[in-house]
Amino acid sequence: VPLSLLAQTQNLPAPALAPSNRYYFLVGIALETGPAEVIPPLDAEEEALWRAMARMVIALPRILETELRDATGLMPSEYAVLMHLSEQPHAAMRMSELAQMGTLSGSGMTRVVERLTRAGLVERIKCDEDARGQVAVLTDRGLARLAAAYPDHLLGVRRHVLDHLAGLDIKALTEAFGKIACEEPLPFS
Amino acid sequence: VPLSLLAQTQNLPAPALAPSNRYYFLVGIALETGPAEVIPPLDAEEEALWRAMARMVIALPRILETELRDATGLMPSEYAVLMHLSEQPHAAMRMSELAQMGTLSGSGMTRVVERLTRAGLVERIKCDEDARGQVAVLTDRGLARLAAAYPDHLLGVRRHVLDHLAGLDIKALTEAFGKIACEEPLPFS
DNA sequence: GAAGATTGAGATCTCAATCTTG
DNA sequence: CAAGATTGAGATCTCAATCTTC
Repeated sequence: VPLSLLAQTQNLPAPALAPSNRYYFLVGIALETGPAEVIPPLDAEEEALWRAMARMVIALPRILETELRDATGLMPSEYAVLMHLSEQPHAAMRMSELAQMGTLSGSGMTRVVERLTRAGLVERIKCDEDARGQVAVLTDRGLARLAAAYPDHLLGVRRHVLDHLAGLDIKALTEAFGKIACEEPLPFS
Repeated sequence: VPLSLLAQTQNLPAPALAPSNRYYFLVGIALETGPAEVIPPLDAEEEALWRAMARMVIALPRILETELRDATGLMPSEYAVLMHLSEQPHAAMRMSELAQMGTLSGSGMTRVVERLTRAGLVERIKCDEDARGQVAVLTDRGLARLAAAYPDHLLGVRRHVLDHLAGLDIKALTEAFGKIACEEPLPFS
């Protein structure tokens, strides 16, 4: 690793980089690295895009989670379960189906549904066809809770996301996001 | 809450929704809700966009984290610290500066830097100017570790993200992501 | 034996409280 | 007393092991 060691910042152990040697290991290639690169480094536009996107991907879930929690007392994973159930014909889903919606592992889903059951928003019943299975069913209170939370969430999605994407090619963007997320199965599953 | 209660799926307690009444509380408005809506619901294109984006925002960090961990043994938060340090003139930053980069809370940063220090990738030294402060400095081993991890990470970013965004308006997209992430300060800080 | 679901153990992260210094 | 940083407590989530049923 051919690196110039230089300026001590305080008055101590080997700092690693000279003031003028700036490295961009997340997005760009080190400016003064010697060895030939196999992977093409990012150009300036790509670097700016990825920096913005990396920040967005971290910030957005936090912003929405905080708002959702403050406004409704629900966690995103809980909201997602209620929502997915509400979209099913009988407001019912197997635990494994729920987990396969992609937001949670199997054991994580067990615990979320357990919380929701304790809160009376969901009921767990044995599956008729397969005695191994459990079916989660949305209760009236669960649906009411979802309906009450929905306007806040919709407002957040509009204000924080969609308003900023106005003017872009929505269909192309949708397709691109789909490829980023779906190309490979999620880590667990 | 004017909702038709219908079909029992198994043979049990009140399921909440009729098979034909599908609700979309994450992205669209319930199809058959009565009361006038204040917030405009999402149209079909917006709904598809948000569904894809919500999935992407969840999946992408997991994909990159899994790859990074398998390839290098580093967590994303650890990689971020090494990277941010490497980009500073003397490879040194105050704990609070590090935390303000947006990825972690103050206490979270304390713990990440503690891990990195134990691993010999970072050193913690007292701040000259302000005896309350701590300065984290990248070590040679830390820089070497970052340099070794970088190609894998770059490859992942290219393959999983940038390749799929080719053809879109990069500058507009960068600006949009910036607005989504930066508009308001992050939850903590 | 494999699949559906749950439980135990371990990791990471945030919030609130604490300690130290300006 | 405010700010920088750390520590204690609590929450959520994943992985691996377990239990039940096909």
